[in-house]
Amino acid sequence: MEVKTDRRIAKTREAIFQAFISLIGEKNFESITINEIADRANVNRGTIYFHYSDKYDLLDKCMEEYLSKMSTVSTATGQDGETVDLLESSLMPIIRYFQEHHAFYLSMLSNQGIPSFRKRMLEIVTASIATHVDMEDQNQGYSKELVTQFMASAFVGVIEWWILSEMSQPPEEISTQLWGLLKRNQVIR
Amino acid sequence: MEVKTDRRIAKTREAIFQAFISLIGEKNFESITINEIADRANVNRGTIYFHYSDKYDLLDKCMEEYLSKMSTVSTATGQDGETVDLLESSLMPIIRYFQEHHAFYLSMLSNQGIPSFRKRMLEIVTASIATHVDMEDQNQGYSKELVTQFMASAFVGVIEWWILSEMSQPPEEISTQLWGLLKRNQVIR
DNA sequence: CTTCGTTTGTTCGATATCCCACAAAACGCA
DNA sequence: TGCGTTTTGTGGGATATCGAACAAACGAAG
Repeated sequence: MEVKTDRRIAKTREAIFQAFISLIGEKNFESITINEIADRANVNRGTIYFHYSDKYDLLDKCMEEYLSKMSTVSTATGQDGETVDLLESSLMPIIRYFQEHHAFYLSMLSNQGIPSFRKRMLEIVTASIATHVDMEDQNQGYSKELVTQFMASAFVGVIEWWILSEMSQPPEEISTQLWGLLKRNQVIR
Repeated sequence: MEVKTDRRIAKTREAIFQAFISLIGEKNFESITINEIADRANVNRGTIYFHYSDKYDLLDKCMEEYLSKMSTVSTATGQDGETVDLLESSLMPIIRYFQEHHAFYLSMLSNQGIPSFRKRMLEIVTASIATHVDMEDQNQGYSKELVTQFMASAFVGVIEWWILSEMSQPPEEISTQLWGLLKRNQVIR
């Protein structure tokens, strides 16, 4: 059913995103101009307006693009058409995803980054964790909403810390340790 | 006077060139298909035919593009509009050019490369050297054509050897040594 | 406050690239 | 040799991107 997007659109959007992200890594968001983005993306200025109404819209679309990739990277589609939850075995896929796009997340989460991004990211992680958390056993007697907030904040916090520290620890270690902590708290498995 | 080429054309040509060059570095030229080039360049197959009649034409245009850049890299335009011959001071610009595009020259000059490329490159270098060689003093009594062929072959040979040996020597050394040899033979200065 | 350069949206017509489809040619293989 | 598959050119219609121009809003400097 899904109509594949025109090749030109995909290429242009990618170029604009990359230009935008690299600029965010260099200077304050407010001081970035559409002209700069167009120059660096090697795209006509009008083309940007063809896709986005202004730079705030571009920022929104950019955030949603990456965050939606983030939330789908842990679920694959089996050959039977069923969606498989990779979180049942390992955190490596999503950790690798963060590693692969660390430039983006670093820009968005750094001091001069976008405060609303962390908020949006937390929302999405919270929604995902809410579907995973198991309220039996140790979690009995706790508020599910509170437990979910607790775990989501912890998860995002660790990711943020890892990214901001230039991924000083190997992804495998992050994955296994996070996995252990989440399992211990009945978020997964 | 020069009309600037459309942004789309420049981007597409560059993408096609890069895809083509990387393929040449991997497999025999004859076994490369237009489909492969289009796929890797992320460009519609018809777009390639819009620019080139077939893959031989593409090869020609690609060669000419790089070789013309090679022959102009040593001449800059001063603010008075005069063309300045950089060869009067150093070989570094052209050596750096080869270093920058070594992937291309490696592909073209390697065993599985394009034999006609070396021939074409030699022609252009020969023409350039013919305008520089000084037939006075030691070169008196020699055939100018023979001296030119001698020097051009030597120059191309050194570049070829340097590229094929993965640029094992630093560019500065290549530049100064070549410079010394050419000067000693009254090709420059 | 005024001036001047820059940025912003928006419009227009031109065109490069898109996708799709087709027939002929070339190819790989039994 | 024959036969299915892939590649090659080529065409038509749709559309994304182009360059250029414009007026309005903005910002910095005098």
